[in-house]
Amino acid sequence: MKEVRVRFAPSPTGDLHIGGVRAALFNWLFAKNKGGKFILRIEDTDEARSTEASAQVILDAMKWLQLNWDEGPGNEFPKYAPYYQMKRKELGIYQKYSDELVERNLAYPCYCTPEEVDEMRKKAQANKLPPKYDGRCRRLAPEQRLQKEKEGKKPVIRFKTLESGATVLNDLIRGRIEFDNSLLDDFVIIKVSGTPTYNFACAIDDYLMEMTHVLRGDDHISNTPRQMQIYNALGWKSPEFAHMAMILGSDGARLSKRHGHTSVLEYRKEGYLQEALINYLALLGWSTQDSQQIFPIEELIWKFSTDRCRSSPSIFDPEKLLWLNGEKIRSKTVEQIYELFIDWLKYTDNEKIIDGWDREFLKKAIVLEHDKIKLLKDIPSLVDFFFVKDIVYNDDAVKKVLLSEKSKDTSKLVLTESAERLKNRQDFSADALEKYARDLAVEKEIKTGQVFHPIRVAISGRTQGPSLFHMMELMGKDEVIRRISAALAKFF
RNA sequence: GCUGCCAUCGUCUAGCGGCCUAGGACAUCGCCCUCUCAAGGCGGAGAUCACGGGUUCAAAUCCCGUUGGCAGCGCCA
Repeated sequence: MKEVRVRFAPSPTGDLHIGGVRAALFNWLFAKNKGGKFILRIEDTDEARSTEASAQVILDAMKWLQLNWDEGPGNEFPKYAPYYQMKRKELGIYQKYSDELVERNLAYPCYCTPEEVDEMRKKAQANKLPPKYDGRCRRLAPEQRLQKEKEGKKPVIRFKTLESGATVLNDLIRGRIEFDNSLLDDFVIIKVSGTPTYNFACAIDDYLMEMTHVLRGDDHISNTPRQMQIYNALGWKSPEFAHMAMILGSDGARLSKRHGHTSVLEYRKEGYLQEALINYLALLGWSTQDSQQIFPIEELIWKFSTDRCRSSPSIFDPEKLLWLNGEKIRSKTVEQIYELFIDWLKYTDNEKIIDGWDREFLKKAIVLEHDKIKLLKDIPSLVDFFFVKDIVYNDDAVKKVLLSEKSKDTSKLVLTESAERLKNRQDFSADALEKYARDLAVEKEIKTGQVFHPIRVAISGRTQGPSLFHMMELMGKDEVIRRISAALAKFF
Protein backbone atom coordinates (compact mmCIF):
# COMPACT_ATOMS: atom_id res chain seq x y z
CA MET A 1 0.00 0.00 0.00
CA LYS A 2 1.32 3.37 -1.02
CA GLU A 3 1.83 5.90 1.74
CA VAL A 4 -0.92 8.47 1.87
CA ARG A 5 0.21 12.00 1.11
CA VAL A 6 -2.14 14.96 1.29
CA ARG A 7 -1.64 18.68 1.39
CA PHE A 8 -3.02 22.01 2.40
CA ALA A 9 -2.13 24.59 -0.22
CA PRO A 10 -3.17 28.08 0.83
CA SER A 11 -2.46 31.18 -1.18
CA PRO A 12 -0.87 33.86 0.98
CA THR A 13 -3.22 36.69 0.15
CA GLY A 14 -4.61 37.32 3.61
CA ASP A 15 -5.19 35.74 7.00
CA LEU A 16 -6.02 32.09 7.40
CA HIS A 17 -9.80 31.86 7.13
CA ILE A 18 -12.29 29.54 8.74
CA GLY A 19 -12.83 27.77 5.42
CA GLY A 20 -9.10 27.33 5.01
CA VAL A 21 -8.73 25.87 8.46
CA ARG A 22 -11.45 23.39 7.73
CA ALA A 23 -9.71 22.29 4.55
CA ALA A 24 -6.41 22.02 6.39
CA LEU A 25 -8.02 20.13 9.26
CA PHE A 26 -9.73 17.53 7.09
CA ASN A 27 -6.50 16.87 5.22
CA TRP A 28 -4.58 16.66 8.47
CA LEU A 29 -7.12 14.27 9.99
CA PHE A 30 -7.12 12.18 6.85
CA ALA A 31 -3.32 11.92 6.88
CA LYS A 32 -3.17 11.07 10.59
CA ASN A 33 -5.95 8.55 10.24
CA LYS A 34 -4.13 6.77 7.43
CA GLY A 35 -0.72 7.07 8.99
CA GLY A 36 0.31 9.24 6.06
CA LYS A 37 1.98 12.59 5.55
CA PHE A 38 0.46 16.04 5.72
CA ILE A 39 2.22 18.57 3.51
CA LEU A 40 1.98 22.34 3.50
CA ARG A 41 2.56 24.09 0.19
CA ILE A 42 2.33 27.82 -0.37
CA GLU A 43 0.63 28.76 -3.63
CA ASP A 44 1.98 32.23 -4.10
CA THR A 45 1.60 32.55 -7.85
CA ASP A 46 -0.75 35.49 -7.54
CA GLU A 47 1.89 38.10 -8.19
CA ALA A 48 -0.41 40.99 -7.38
CA ARG A 49 -1.76 39.86 -4.05
CA SER A 50 0.62 37.37 -2.47
CA THR A 51 2.72 38.66 0.39
CA GLU A 52 5.48 37.27 2.53
CA ALA A 53 3.74 38.60 5.63
CA SER A 54 0.57 36.76 4.84
CA ALA A 55 2.45 33.50 4.36
CA GLN A 56 4.00 33.98 7.77
CA VAL A 57 0.62 34.69 9.36
CA ILE A 58 -0.75 31.47 7.87
CA LEU A 59 2.22 29.48 9.15
CA ASP A 60 1.76 30.95 12.63
CA ALA A 61 -1.95 30.23 12.61
CA MET A 62 -1.30 26.62 11.59
CA LYS A 63 1.15 26.28 14.44
CA TRP A 64 -1.32 27.68 16.93
CA LEU A 65 -3.95 25.25 15.67
CA GLN A 66 -1.38 22.48 16.08
CA LEU A 67 -1.98 21.34 12.53
CA ASN A 68 1.66 20.43 12.24
CA TRP A 69 2.96 19.59 8.80
CA ASP A 70 5.31 16.71 8.05
CA GLU A 71 6.74 18.59 5.12
CA GLY A 72 6.62 22.19 4.08
CA PRO A 73 8.20 25.51 4.94
CA GLY A 74 10.76 24.98 7.67
CA ASN A 75 10.64 21.25 7.14
CA GLU A 76 11.87 20.71 3.63
CA PHE A 77 12.45 17.31 2.09
CA PRO A 78 15.04 17.52 -0.70
CA LYS A 79 13.07 15.15 -2.86
CA TYR A 80 10.05 17.48 -2.92
CA ALA A 81 11.35 20.91 -1.96
CA PRO A 82 10.89 23.79 -2.30
CA TYR A 83 7.36 24.28 -1.00
CA TYR A 84 6.74 27.78 -2.28
CA GLN A 85 5.51 27.79 -5.86
CA MET A 86 7.39 30.95 -6.80
CA LYS A 87 10.60 29.28 -5.72
CA ARG A 88 9.67 26.30 -7.81
CA LYS A 89 9.03 28.59 -10.73
CA GLU A 90 12.58 29.97 -10.40
CA LEU A 91 13.82 26.43 -10.72
CA GLY A 92 12.05 26.17 -14.07
CA ILE A 93 9.83 23.32 -12.93
CA TYR A 94 6.64 24.56 -14.56
CA GLN A 95 8.40 25.83 -17.67
CA LYS A 96 9.80 22.38 -18.28
CA TYR A 97 6.39 20.74 -18.41
CA SER A 98 4.87 23.59 -20.34
CA ASP A 99 7.64 23.23 -22.95
CA GLU A 100 6.99 19.53 -23.13
CA LEU A 101 3.30 20.09 -23.77
CA VAL A 102 3.98 22.70 -26.46
CA GLU A 103 6.51 20.42 -28.11
CA ARG A 104 4.00 17.60 -28.17
CA ASN A 105 1.39 19.97 -29.58
CA LEU A 106 -0.77 19.67 -26.48
CA ALA A 107 -0.39 23.35 -25.63
CA TYR A 108 0.31 26.45 -27.67
CA PRO A 109 1.27 30.10 -27.39
CA CYS A 110 -1.65 32.51 -27.55
CA TYR A 111 -1.17 36.15 -28.46
CA CYS A 112 -4.64 37.42 -27.72
CA THR A 113 -4.87 40.26 -25.23
CA PRO A 114 -7.02 39.96 -22.11
CA GLU A 115 -9.36 42.49 -23.72
CA GLU A 116 -9.80 40.38 -26.82
CA VAL A 117 -10.49 37.30 -24.77
CA ASP A 118 -12.95 39.21 -22.66
CA GLU A 119 -14.74 40.25 -25.82
CA MET A 120 -15.04 36.64 -27.01
CA ARG A 121 -16.49 35.54 -23.70
CA LYS A 122 -19.05 38.31 -23.67
CA LYS A 123 -20.11 37.48 -27.15
CA ALA A 124 -20.50 33.82 -26.33
CA GLN A 125 -22.52 34.62 -23.26
CA ALA A 126 -24.76 36.95 -25.23
CA ASN A 127 -25.54 33.96 -27.44
CA LYS A 128 -26.40 31.94 -24.36
CA LEU A 129 -23.28 29.86 -24.79
CA PRO A 130 -20.75 29.12 -22.09
CA PRO A 131 -18.18 31.93 -22.01
CA LYS A 132 -15.12 30.47 -23.64
CA TYR A 133 -11.91 31.53 -25.25
CA ASP A 134 -12.55 30.62 -28.89
CA GLY A 135 -9.23 28.94 -29.57
CA ARG A 136 -8.20 31.19 -32.42
CA CYS A 137 -4.46 30.90 -31.68
CA ARG A 138 -4.74 27.15 -31.53
CA ARG A 139 -4.33 26.72 -35.25
CA LEU A 140 -1.95 29.58 -35.94
CA ALA A 141 0.45 28.69 -38.75
CA PRO A 142 4.16 28.85 -37.87
CA GLU A 143 4.64 31.96 -40.03
CA GLN A 144 1.71 33.69 -38.33
CA ARG A 145 3.35 32.98 -34.98
CA LEU A 146 6.60 34.36 -36.23
CA GLN A 147 4.79 37.46 -37.40
CA LYS A 148 3.24 38.00 -33.94
CA GLU A 149 6.61 37.48 -32.30
CA LYS A 150 8.14 40.03 -34.67
CA GLU A 151 5.46 42.50 -33.62
CA GLY A 152 6.85 42.06 -30.14
CA LYS A 153 3.78 40.28 -28.76
CA LYS A 154 4.41 38.18 -25.68
CA PRO A 155 2.24 35.06 -25.54
CA VAL A 156 0.61 33.12 -22.78
CA ILE A 157 0.62 29.36 -23.05
CA ARG A 158 -2.76 27.71 -23.37
CA PHE A 159 -3.54 24.09 -22.79
CA LYS A 160 -5.43 22.25 -25.52
CA THR A 161 -8.46 20.83 -23.80
CA LEU A 162 -10.24 17.86 -25.25
CA GLU A 163 -12.89 18.96 -27.73
CA SER A 164 -15.28 16.07 -27.28
CA GLY A 165 -16.10 13.30 -24.89
CA ALA A 166 -16.29 13.63 -21.16
CA THR A 167 -13.94 13.78 -18.22
CA VAL A 168 -15.14 11.65 -15.35
CA LEU A 169 -14.33 12.36 -11.76
CA ASN A 170 -14.95 9.71 -9.14
CA ASP A 171 -15.15 11.88 -6.08
CA LEU A 172 -14.61 10.23 -2.71
CA ILE A 173 -17.39 12.29 -1.17
CA ARG A 174 -19.77 12.85 -4.08
CA GLY A 175 -19.35 9.85 -6.29
CA ARG A 176 -19.27 10.07 -10.04
CA ILE A 177 -19.36 13.48 -11.70
CA GLU A 178 -19.17 13.81 -15.44
CA PHE A 179 -17.96 16.91 -17.30
CA ASP A 180 -18.66 17.56 -20.93
CA ASN A 181 -15.26 18.36 -22.45
CA SER A 182 -16.70 20.63 -25.11
CA LEU A 183 -17.66 23.08 -22.39
CA LEU A 184 -14.08 23.68 -21.32
CA ASP A 185 -12.01 26.26 -23.13
CA ASP A 186 -8.28 26.24 -23.71
CA PHE A 187 -7.17 27.67 -20.40
CA VAL A 188 -3.96 29.53 -19.68
CA ILE A 189 -1.23 27.50 -18.00
CA ILE A 190 1.61 30.03 -18.19
CA LYS A 191 0.96 33.74 -17.88
CA VAL A 192 2.79 36.38 -19.94
CA SER A 193 5.03 36.89 -16.94
CA GLY A 194 6.12 33.27 -17.16
CA THR A 195 4.37 32.38 -13.93
CA PRO A 196 2.13 29.32 -13.98
CA THR A 197 -1.56 29.66 -13.30
CA TYR A 198 -3.22 27.86 -10.41
CA ASN A 199 -4.61 24.94 -12.38
CA PHE A 200 -1.24 24.16 -13.90
CA ALA A 201 1.02 24.68 -10.90
CA CYS A 202 -1.38 22.75 -8.71
CA ALA A 203 -1.48 19.73 -11.00
CA ILE A 204 2.27 19.69 -11.57
CA ASP A 205 3.08 20.00 -7.88
CA ASP A 206 0.52 17.50 -6.72
CA TYR A 207 2.13 15.03 -9.07
CA LEU A 208 5.73 15.88 -8.26
CA MET A 209 5.04 15.89 -4.54
CA GLU A 210 3.31 12.54 -4.98
CA MET A 211 -0.03 13.45 -3.52
CA THR A 212 -2.29 10.45 -3.27
CA HIS A 213 -5.43 12.40 -2.36
CA VAL A 214 -6.68 15.92 -2.79
CA LEU A 215 -9.30 17.05 -0.29
CA ARG A 216 -10.55 20.55 -0.93
CA GLY A 217 -13.61 22.77 -1.02
CA ASP A 218 -16.27 22.08 -3.60
CA ASP A 219 -15.57 25.45 -5.18
CA HIS A 220 -12.78 23.52 -6.88
CA ILE A 221 -15.00 20.90 -8.48
CA SER A 222 -15.04 22.64 -11.82
CA ASN A 223 -11.26 22.97 -11.79
CA THR A 224 -10.88 19.26 -11.44
CA PRO A 225 -11.49 18.24 -15.08
CA ARG A 226 -8.86 20.79 -16.19
CA GLN A 227 -6.33 19.35 -13.79
CA MET A 228 -7.23 15.81 -14.75
CA GLN A 229 -6.66 16.63 -18.38
CA ILE A 230 -3.22 17.96 -17.57
CA TYR A 231 -2.40 14.73 -15.74
CA ASN A 232 -3.59 12.74 -18.73
CA ALA A 233 -1.67 14.81 -21.23
CA LEU A 234 1.52 14.28 -19.28
CA GLY A 235 0.78 10.60 -18.92
CA TRP A 236 0.35 10.81 -15.19
CA LYS A 237 -2.17 9.13 -12.96
CA SER A 238 -4.27 11.66 -11.10
CA PRO A 239 -4.74 11.53 -7.36
CA GLU A 240 -8.04 10.68 -5.70
CA PHE A 241 -10.24 13.71 -5.21
CA ALA A 242 -12.66 14.51 -2.40
CA HIS A 243 -14.62 17.72 -2.50
CA MET A 244 -16.10 18.88 0.74
CA ALA A 245 -19.01 21.24 1.02
CA MET A 246 -18.41 24.86 1.86
CA ILE A 247 -19.00 26.67 5.10
CA LEU A 248 -21.47 29.51 4.77
CA GLY A 249 -22.49 32.50 6.85
CA SER A 250 -25.77 32.78 8.76
CA ASP A 251 -27.62 34.04 5.67
CA GLY A 252 -26.47 31.17 3.50
CA ALA A 253 -23.98 33.33 1.63
CA ARG A 254 -20.29 32.71 1.56
CA LEU A 255 -18.70 33.35 4.94
CA SER A 256 -17.48 36.92 5.09
CA LYS A 257 -16.70 39.82 7.39
CA ARG A 258 -20.28 40.75 8.03
CA HIS A 259 -20.90 37.37 9.65
CA GLY A 260 -18.36 38.16 12.33
CA HIS A 261 -14.83 36.91 12.54
CA THR A 262 -13.45 35.10 9.53
CA SER A 263 -9.77 34.96 10.45
CA VAL A 264 -8.67 32.33 12.97
CA LEU A 265 -6.44 34.90 14.57
CA GLU A 266 -9.49 36.84 15.66
CA TYR A 267 -10.79 33.76 17.42
CA ARG A 268 -7.47 33.39 19.13
CA LYS A 269 -7.64 36.98 20.29
CA GLU A 270 -11.12 36.43 21.69
CA GLY A 271 -9.81 33.61 23.83
CA TYR A 272 -11.01 30.57 21.97
CA LEU A 273 -9.02 27.39 22.47
CA GLN A 274 -7.51 25.84 19.38
CA GLU A 275 -9.06 22.52 20.26
CA ALA A 276 -12.52 24.08 20.46
CA LEU A 277 -12.15 25.55 17.01
CA ILE A 278 -10.83 22.24 15.70
CA ASN A 279 -13.60 20.23 17.31
CA TYR A 280 -16.27 22.62 16.08
CA LEU A 281 -14.97 22.72 12.53
CA ALA A 282 -14.78 18.94 12.46
CA LEU A 283 -18.52 18.91 13.12
CA LEU A 284 -19.20 21.02 10.07
CA GLY A 285 -19.63 18.59 7.23
CA TRP A 286 -18.60 15.49 9.10
CA SER A 287 -20.30 13.42 11.77
CA THR A 288 -20.36 10.06 13.45
CA GLN A 289 -23.31 7.75 13.39
CA ASP A 290 -24.28 8.66 16.94
CA SER A 291 -23.91 12.41 16.35
CA GLN A 292 -21.20 12.71 18.97
CA GLN A 293 -20.38 16.34 19.65
CA ILE A 294 -17.28 16.45 21.78
CA PHE A 295 -14.09 14.81 20.65
CA PRO A 296 -10.58 14.79 22.01
CA ILE A 297 -8.27 15.24 19.06
CA GLU A 298 -7.05 11.62 19.15
CA GLU A 299 -10.61 10.41 18.81
CA LEU A 300 -11.19 12.74 15.89
CA ILE A 301 -8.19 11.17 14.20
CA TRP A 302 -9.21 7.59 14.51
CA LYS A 303 -12.85 8.18 13.75
CA PHE A 304 -12.38 10.44 10.75
CA SER A 305 -13.24 9.20 7.30
CA THR A 306 -14.24 10.82 4.04
CA ASP A 307 -17.24 8.59 3.63
CA ARG A 308 -18.83 10.23 6.61
CA CYS A 309 -18.40 13.66 5.08
CA ARG A 310 -21.57 15.37 3.94
CA SER A 311 -21.87 16.93 0.55
CA SER A 312 -24.28 19.69 1.54
CA PRO A 313 -22.97 23.03 2.77
CA SER A 314 -23.23 24.06 6.40
CA ILE A 315 -23.74 27.35 8.14
CA PHE A 316 -21.19 28.50 10.66
CA ASP A 317 -22.81 28.91 14.09
CA PRO A 318 -20.77 31.10 16.46
CA GLU A 319 -23.04 30.19 19.40
CA LYS A 320 -22.24 26.53 19.20
CA LEU A 321 -18.55 27.31 18.94
CA LEU A 322 -18.85 29.38 22.11
CA TRP A 323 -20.57 26.54 23.93
CA LEU A 324 -17.92 24.11 22.80
CA ASN A 325 -15.20 26.46 24.00
CA GLY A 326 -16.82 26.52 27.44
CA GLU A 327 -16.97 22.73 27.40
CA LYS A 328 -13.29 22.46 26.56
CA ILE A 329 -12.35 24.91 29.28
CA ARG A 330 -14.46 23.08 31.85
CA SER A 331 -12.68 19.87 30.98
CA LYS A 332 -9.29 21.40 31.79
CA THR A 333 -7.48 21.52 35.08
CA VAL A 334 -6.96 24.88 36.69
CA GLU A 335 -3.26 24.58 36.04
CA GLN A 336 -3.95 24.14 32.32
CA ILE A 337 -6.37 27.03 32.21
CA TYR A 338 -3.86 29.21 33.97
CA GLU A 339 -1.18 28.38 31.40
CA LEU A 340 -3.60 28.98 28.54
CA PHE A 341 -4.61 32.28 30.08
CA ILE A 342 -1.03 33.46 30.45
CA ASP A 343 -0.31 32.53 26.83
CA TRP A 344 -3.38 34.43 25.78
CA LEU A 345 -2.29 37.52 27.74
CA LYS A 346 1.08 37.41 26.04
CA TYR A 347 -0.43 36.90 22.63
CA THR A 348 -2.84 39.79 23.01
CA ASP A 349 -0.24 41.93 24.71
CA ASN A 350 -2.43 42.25 27.78
CA GLU A 351 -0.04 41.14 30.49
CA LYS A 352 -0.47 44.40 32.31
CA ILE A 353 -3.97 43.34 33.29
CA ILE A 354 -2.58 41.00 35.91
CA ASP A 355 0.17 43.30 37.13
CA GLY A 356 0.60 42.77 40.83
CA TRP A 357 -1.74 39.80 40.97
CA ASP A 358 -0.47 36.92 43.06
CA ARG A 359 -0.24 33.91 40.75
CA GLU A 360 -1.22 31.27 43.27
CA PHE A 361 -4.12 33.40 44.44
CA LEU A 362 -5.20 33.83 40.82
CA LYS A 363 -5.27 30.09 40.32
CA LYS A 364 -7.46 29.69 43.39
CA ALA A 365 -9.77 32.39 42.08
CA ILE A 366 -10.00 30.57 38.76
CA VAL A 367 -11.02 27.43 40.62
CA LEU A 368 -14.02 29.30 42.00
CA GLU A 369 -15.12 30.54 38.57
CA HIS A 370 -14.01 27.54 36.56
CA ASP A 371 -17.28 26.55 34.95
CA LYS A 372 -18.30 30.09 34.15
CA ILE A 373 -15.41 30.71 31.78
CA LYS A 374 -16.48 30.61 28.17
CA LEU A 375 -13.55 32.52 26.72
CA LEU A 376 -10.09 33.12 28.09
CA LYS A 377 -10.79 36.82 27.85
CA ASP A 378 -13.61 36.39 30.40
CA ILE A 379 -11.17 35.55 33.18
CA PRO A 380 -10.05 39.06 34.21
CA SER A 381 -13.53 40.45 34.63
CA LEU A 382 -14.58 37.34 36.55
CA VAL A 383 -11.93 37.61 39.24
CA ASP A 384 -10.50 41.12 39.18
CA PHE A 385 -12.43 42.25 42.27
CA PHE A 386 -10.26 39.94 44.35
CA PHE A 387 -7.20 41.95 43.45
CA VAL A 388 -8.18 45.59 43.55
CA LYS A 389 -7.84 47.62 46.73
CA ASP A 390 -10.85 49.83 46.12
CA ILE A 391 -13.49 47.69 44.59
CA VAL A 392 -15.96 49.09 42.15
CA TYR A 393 -19.47 48.84 43.53
CA ASN A 394 -22.08 48.08 40.95
CA ASP A 395 -24.77 50.76 41.25
CA ASP A 396 -27.71 48.46 40.80
CA ALA A 397 -26.30 45.97 43.26
CA VAL A 398 -25.84 48.64 45.89
CA LYS A 399 -29.28 50.12 45.32
CA LYS A 400 -31.05 46.83 45.38
CA VAL A 401 -29.22 44.92 48.06
CA LEU A 402 -27.80 47.53 50.40
CA LEU A 403 -29.89 50.67 50.14
CA SER A 404 -33.42 49.74 49.13
CA GLU A 405 -36.17 50.58 51.61
CA LYS A 406 -36.79 46.92 52.12
CA SER A 407 -33.21 45.91 52.78
CA LYS A 408 -31.23 48.78 54.19
CA ASP A 409 -31.94 48.11 57.86
CA THR A 410 -31.16 44.44 57.79
CA SER A 411 -28.16 44.99 55.54
CA LYS A 412 -26.70 47.54 57.90
CA LEU A 413 -27.30 45.22 60.81
CA VAL A 414 -25.72 42.25 59.09
CA LEU A 415 -22.66 44.17 58.00
CA THR A 416 -22.12 45.85 61.36
CA GLU A 417 -22.51 42.58 63.22
CA SER A 418 -20.26 40.75 60.81
CA ALA A 419 -17.48 43.32 60.87
CA GLU A 420 -17.40 42.85 64.61
CA ARG A 421 -18.02 39.15 65.03
CA LEU A 422 -15.80 37.83 62.24
CA LYS A 423 -12.78 39.37 63.94
CA ASN A 424 -12.90 36.77 66.66
CA ARG A 425 -13.35 33.77 64.46
CA GLN A 426 -10.54 31.26 64.39
CA ASP A 427 -11.95 29.00 61.71
CA PHE A 428 -12.31 30.96 58.48
CA SER A 429 -13.14 28.00 56.30
CA ALA A 430 -16.07 28.12 53.91
CA ASP A 431 -18.03 25.60 55.97
CA ALA A 432 -17.54 27.47 59.18
CA LEU A 433 -18.44 30.77 57.54
CA GLU A 434 -21.61 29.34 56.13
CA LYS A 435 -22.59 28.10 59.58
CA TYR A 436 -21.85 31.54 60.97
CA ALA A 437 -24.07 33.23 58.40
CA ARG A 438 -26.93 30.83 58.89
CA ASP A 439 -26.75 31.15 62.64
CA LEU A 440 -26.83 34.90 62.32
CA ALA A 441 -29.98 34.71 60.23
CA VAL A 442 -31.66 32.53 62.82
CA GLU A 443 -30.55 34.78 65.66
CA LYS A 444 -31.80 37.96 64.00
CA GLU A 445 -34.90 36.21 62.67
CA ILE A 446 -34.21 37.17 59.08
CA LYS A 447 -33.91 35.12 55.91
CA THR A 448 -30.54 33.63 55.01
CA GLY A 449 -30.56 35.65 51.80
CA GLN A 450 -30.72 38.82 53.85
CA VAL A 451 -27.41 37.84 55.37
CA PHE A 452 -25.70 36.41 52.29
CA HIS A 453 -26.49 39.10 49.77
CA PRO A 454 -25.30 42.18 51.64
CA ILE A 455 -22.02 40.51 52.51
CA ARG A 456 -21.54 39.51 48.89
CA VAL A 457 -22.09 43.04 47.65
CA ALA A 458 -19.94 44.51 50.39
CA ILE A 459 -16.92 42.39 49.64
CA SER A 460 -17.18 42.03 45.86
CA GLY A 461 -19.25 45.00 44.74
CA ARG A 462 -21.57 42.80 42.73
CA THR A 463 -24.48 40.42 43.00
CA GLN A 464 -22.95 37.78 40.79
CA GLY A 465 -19.84 35.87 41.62
CA PRO A 466 -18.42 32.75 43.13
CA SER A 467 -19.84 30.84 46.04
CA LEU A 468 -19.91 33.44 48.84
CA PHE A 469 -18.19 31.46 51.55
CA HIS A 470 -15.47 30.10 49.34
CA MET A 471 -14.90 33.63 48.17
CA MET A 472 -14.54 34.78 51.80
CA GLU A 473 -12.27 31.93 52.68
CA LEU A 474 -9.98 32.77 49.79
CA MET A 475 -9.96 36.48 50.58
CA GLY A 476 -9.04 35.84 54.14
CA LYS A 477 -10.31 37.28 57.36
CA ASP A 478 -8.50 40.59 57.33
CA GLU A 479 -9.51 41.51 53.82
CA VAL A 480 -13.13 40.49 54.31
CA ILE A 481 -13.40 42.64 57.42
CA ARG A 482 -11.62 45.49 55.74
CA ARG A 483 -14.05 45.40 52.84
CA ILE A 484 -17.12 45.13 55.01
CA SER A 485 -15.94 48.10 57.06
CA ALA A 486 -15.22 50.07 53.91
CA ALA A 487 -18.71 49.38 52.60
CA LEU A 488 -20.21 50.35 55.93
CA ALA A 489 -18.31 53.62 55.89
CA LYS A 490 -19.23 54.33 52.30
CA PHE A 491 -22.94 53.55 52.32
CA PHE A 492 -24.19 53.84 55.88
C1' G B 1 -26.61 32.98 -19.49
C1' C B 2 -23.98 28.18 -19.32
C1' U B 3 -22.23 24.06 -16.27
C1' G B 4 -21.96 21.64 -11.76
C1' C B 5 -23.15 20.76 -6.66
C1' C B 6 -26.75 20.71 -2.78
C1' A B 7 -31.86 20.33 -0.25
C1' U B 8 -34.27 16.50 7.44
C1' C B 9 -36.28 21.19 13.65
C1' G B 10 -33.77 28.53 13.65
C1' U B 11 -28.53 26.11 13.27
C1' C B 12 -25.10 21.55 13.15
C1' U B 13 -26.59 16.72 12.21
C1' A B 14 -28.42 10.95 12.65
C1' G B 15 -31.03 8.33 9.03
C1' C B 16 -28.76 4.30 3.34
C1' G B 17 -36.72 0.68 1.84
C1' G B 18 -40.16 -1.48 7.10
C1' C B 19 -36.78 -0.39 13.93
C1' C B 20 -39.29 6.97 12.18
C1' U B 21 -46.03 8.66 15.67
C1' A B 22 -37.96 11.13 12.45
C1' G B 23 -33.00 10.39 17.11
C1' G B 24 -28.90 13.62 19.16
C1' A B 25 -26.40 18.58 19.83
C1' C B 26 -26.46 24.21 20.02
C1' A B 27 -29.90 28.04 20.78
C1' U B 28 -34.81 28.81 23.16
C1' C B 29 -38.63 27.94 27.16
C1' G B 30 -40.09 25.63 31.97
C1' C B 31 -38.88 22.88 36.37
C1' C B 32 -35.21 20.90 39.90
C1' C B 33 -30.55 21.81 42.47
C1' U B 34 -28.95 26.41 44.95
C1' C B 35 -26.14 32.04 48.93
C1' U B 36 -26.01 35.06 43.47
C1' C B 37 -24.33 34.04 38.50
C1' A B 38 -22.95 29.82 36.10
C1' A B 39 -22.46 24.60 35.60
C1' G B 40 -25.39 20.18 36.14
C1' G B 41 -30.10 17.20 36.07
C1' C B 42 -35.09 16.67 34.15
C1' G B 43 -38.81 18.13 30.79
C1' G B 44 -41.34 21.21 26.77
C1' A B 45 -41.84 23.60 22.24
C1' G B 46 -39.65 23.29 17.55
C1' A B 47 -39.02 19.24 10.99
C1' U B 48 -46.24 18.70 6.38
C1' C B 49 -38.06 15.11 5.84
C1' A B 50 -38.17 21.86 -0.38
C1' C B 51 -42.33 20.80 -3.92
C1' G B 52 -44.77 17.53 -7.67
C1' G B 53 -44.92 12.90 -9.91
C1' G B 54 -43.55 7.84 -10.14
C1' U B 55 -41.37 2.64 -8.41
C1' U B 56 -42.91 -0.54 -4.21
C1' C B 57 -47.20 -4.31 -0.05
C1' A B 58 -44.11 -0.26 2.29
C1' A B 59 -40.13 5.89 0.82
C1' A B 60 -36.96 11.03 4.56
C1' U B 61 -34.55 6.87 2.26
C1' C B 62 -34.82 4.62 -4.95
C1' C B 63 -36.08 7.18 -10.00
C1' C B 64 -37.80 11.53 -12.88
C1' G B 65 -39.21 16.58 -13.02
C1' U B 66 -39.83 21.49 -10.72
C1' U B 67 -38.31 25.18 -7.42
C1' G B 68 -34.76 27.33 -4.35
C1' G B 69 -29.70 28.01 -2.49
C1' C B 70 -24.59 27.86 -3.51
C1' A B 71 -20.28 27.42 -6.54
C1' G B 72 -17.45 27.76 -11.03
C1' C B 73 -17.18 29.92 -15.82
C1' G B 74 -9.96 35.14 -14.99
C1' C B 75 -2.97 35.99 -17.71
C1' C B 76 -7.24 34.91 -8.96
C1' A B 77 -6.36 30.82 -6.24
